[in-house]
Amino acid sequence: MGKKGYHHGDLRGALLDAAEELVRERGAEGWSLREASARVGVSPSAAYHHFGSRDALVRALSVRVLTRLGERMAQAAAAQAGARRSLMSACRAYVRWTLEDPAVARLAFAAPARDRDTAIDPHPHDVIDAELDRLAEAGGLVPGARPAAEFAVWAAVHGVATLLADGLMRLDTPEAAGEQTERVVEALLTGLAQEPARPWPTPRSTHTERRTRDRG
Amino acid sequence: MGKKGYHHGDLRGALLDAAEELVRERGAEGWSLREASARVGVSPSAAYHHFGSRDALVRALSVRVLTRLGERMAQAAAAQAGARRSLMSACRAYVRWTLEDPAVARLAFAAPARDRDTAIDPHPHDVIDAELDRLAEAGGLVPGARPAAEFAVWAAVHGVATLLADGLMRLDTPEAAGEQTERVVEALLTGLAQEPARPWPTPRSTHTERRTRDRG
DNA sequence: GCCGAGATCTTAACAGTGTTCAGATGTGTG
DNA sequence: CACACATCTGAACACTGTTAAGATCTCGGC
Repeated sequence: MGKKGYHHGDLRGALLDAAEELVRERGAEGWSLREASARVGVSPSAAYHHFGSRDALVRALSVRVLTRLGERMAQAAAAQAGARRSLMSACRAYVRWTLEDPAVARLAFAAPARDRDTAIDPHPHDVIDAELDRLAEAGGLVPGARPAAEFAVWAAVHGVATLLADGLMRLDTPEAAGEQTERVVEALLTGLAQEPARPWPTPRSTHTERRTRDRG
Repeated sequence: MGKKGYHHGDLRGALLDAAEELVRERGAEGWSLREASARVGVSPSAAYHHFGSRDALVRALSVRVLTRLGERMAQAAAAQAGARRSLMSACRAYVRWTLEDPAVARLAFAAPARDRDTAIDPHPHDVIDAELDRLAEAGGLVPGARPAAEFAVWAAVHGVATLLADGLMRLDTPEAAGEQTERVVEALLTGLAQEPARPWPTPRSTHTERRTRDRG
């Protein structure tokens, strides 16, 4: 996986770099495998020794950037003191990222998830999940609201993020986006705490399903 | 726009039909303009007399399906009595649709929004907006929470929808999706009502911006 | 009734795409 | 040093979006 030491050194990584650059320059779809190969200075077929197809390249890129996002979120959460504050910080990081890099975010979100998410570690969803656990343990979230929060918070944050990434919703400043996100999540948590603790079907994210299956 | 009475009658509509069919069969991206033309029994270049490019076809298809979604939502809302019930019904319709037709929904959501949204009438976002107005007038929403609700509800509903459409989140039944959506929106509204009525930057959706600009 | 004008579609071609495969080229191991 | 093998190249395939020039049909005005 690291340096290969052969002809190029790390062609796999270089191709991912070139692809990411192209996505940033021309949008999630306005680039070709041939272009990425040419930019690295290599023939198109060379890429096929590292990725089975163009789609596999996209999937690998998606894994890389979503992992980075997960790391950023975890880091943002760790930098804050209280459980509630660190959850909010993670959510803000999610939204801020898609706003800073909308094309890359679009590619990452749109990439087919099948057998991809297990390779993403830490997965953004898991970070939110862990922060919700912390919040629940700290008493900042009534136990009845915990299962609902997992679904609701992720959906809300992802909703804000995709609306902004797709250009359907516009905000004046990136800071405003973070602030809006925080208010939405806050409202959600207080609202959930208020509700009667009905049984919640707890939908699971696909990557969680897969991860637990692989472990068991 | 209607029947042309020429060679084909309504080639534009037929191409949109074929494209939509192909999207449904092979996913949002697994089809070509040439395939759609061939399915209609027409040469590829014929399509270029009705759409300036493949992208224009996609955009037009997106307009068509999002308009249908808006109509479905408005209809679902109208079928319910109370303001809160009708809002929930509209939100459920949004999510149910993306679950029934995930590939088409993905295409519609991902299509570039530039100069497209004004042609969508009723726009899904406007339907939610109108329902929130009704709810506010009926006293089911404290006035201070109204501006925040517009952003928050749309984000939450769109978040649930895209998570499901992209296969990131799975639910056992379509009904479960509607139920989850309703609970999230409900929690959101009660949470917003609880919060102090801070000034809310009120981000505007891009299509609302454009529409008001065109009117003024 | 017909005849030109213009919309509508076709044929042919272009550059560029993802993908495959036989072979050239370098690399580390026995 | 030579062999095995990972790595990359060159050429080709079918297919894509797109354009230009020309054939074909439809309709309004004489």
